[in-house]
Amino acid sequence: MVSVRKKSRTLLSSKNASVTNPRLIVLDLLLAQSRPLTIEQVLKLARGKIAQSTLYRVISDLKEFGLISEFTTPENTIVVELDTGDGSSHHHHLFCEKCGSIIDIELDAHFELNLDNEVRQIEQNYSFSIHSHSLELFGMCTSCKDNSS
Amino acid sequence: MVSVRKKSRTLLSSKNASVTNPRLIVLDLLLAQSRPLTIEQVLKLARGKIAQSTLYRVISDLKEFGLISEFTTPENTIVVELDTGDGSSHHHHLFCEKCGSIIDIELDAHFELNLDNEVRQIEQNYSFSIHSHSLELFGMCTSCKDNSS
DNA sequence: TTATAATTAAGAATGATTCTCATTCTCTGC
DNA sequence: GCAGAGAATGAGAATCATTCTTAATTATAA
Repeated sequence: MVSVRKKSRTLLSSKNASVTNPRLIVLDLLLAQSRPLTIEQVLKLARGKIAQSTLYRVISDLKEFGLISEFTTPENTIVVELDTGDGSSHHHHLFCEKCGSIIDIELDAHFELNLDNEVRQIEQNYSFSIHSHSLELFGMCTSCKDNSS
Repeated sequence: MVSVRKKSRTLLSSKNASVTNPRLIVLDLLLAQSRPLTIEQVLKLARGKIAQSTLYRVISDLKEFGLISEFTTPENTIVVELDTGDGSSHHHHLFCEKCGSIIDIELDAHFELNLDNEVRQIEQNYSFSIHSHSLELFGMCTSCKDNSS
């Protein structure tokens, strides 16, 4: 088992990006937590080891390197997640509207084919070139369901 | 053909909301344009007839009345659109990544069934209660395609 | 028409994000 | 391993969108 830190170094090197502490810290966190994190969460988890202004710049750099990606929750909070490009990058999100947790999901392969066909159809109907899509699902997670009963 | 202004009045009355100028202006715009608009666009189209602070409050009021809904573009811009509740409210969005235009789309009914099944399946697999979903498509619109050739 | 309550406008306050620039660190070539 | 050049960082200032405050205006219902 390779250490998280070593993985982070490799990720940066593979993009010819210089290996600096703030970048390593952010990647380490995303690797260790293996879930999408908000800016606020990253900042808190970094425990003062990164300046806020640096965090914003590091995130934008890592995005440019193609190491992470960013999206927005229904509450308009920005969330970052690792984008390792190992094929697991095509996934979708499940949002708990009560506690705000976000879960990465995979669609059934057969359904993903259906979806591609529909996308092809929409390209025709609206004369648009579509290069990517995202399915977002909203609801309530198990623990929130349990606590509200 | 009923005038846009009259429709706006009816919408507000139907929610027992008081009928004021700023609210009418925003509804008029959304009715006339029949497309999602960003806050900035609404402000510009209102040509100084609404104070910026009022616009934010009006939007939040109209949302509470259930007359409009809000979502975020891939560039993290907030967009509002009419939510007339006539059944046409279930639709999805197509984003042009070049010019930023947004198009409402309907999915093929048959595919929408497939989608519902998949959602049911995901509820099982992740033990989540899902109550709504949204499919977002990203690409380039015709005019941007033409201009870039 | 008038009284009451709701709504508005303007600007001040807030909070998140971006910018600036002096200092520090990383990488390359020796 | 070390020096120099260029890249990256940290701290705080600046900016931008959004929210709040308050006095004045407007809508509603008697």
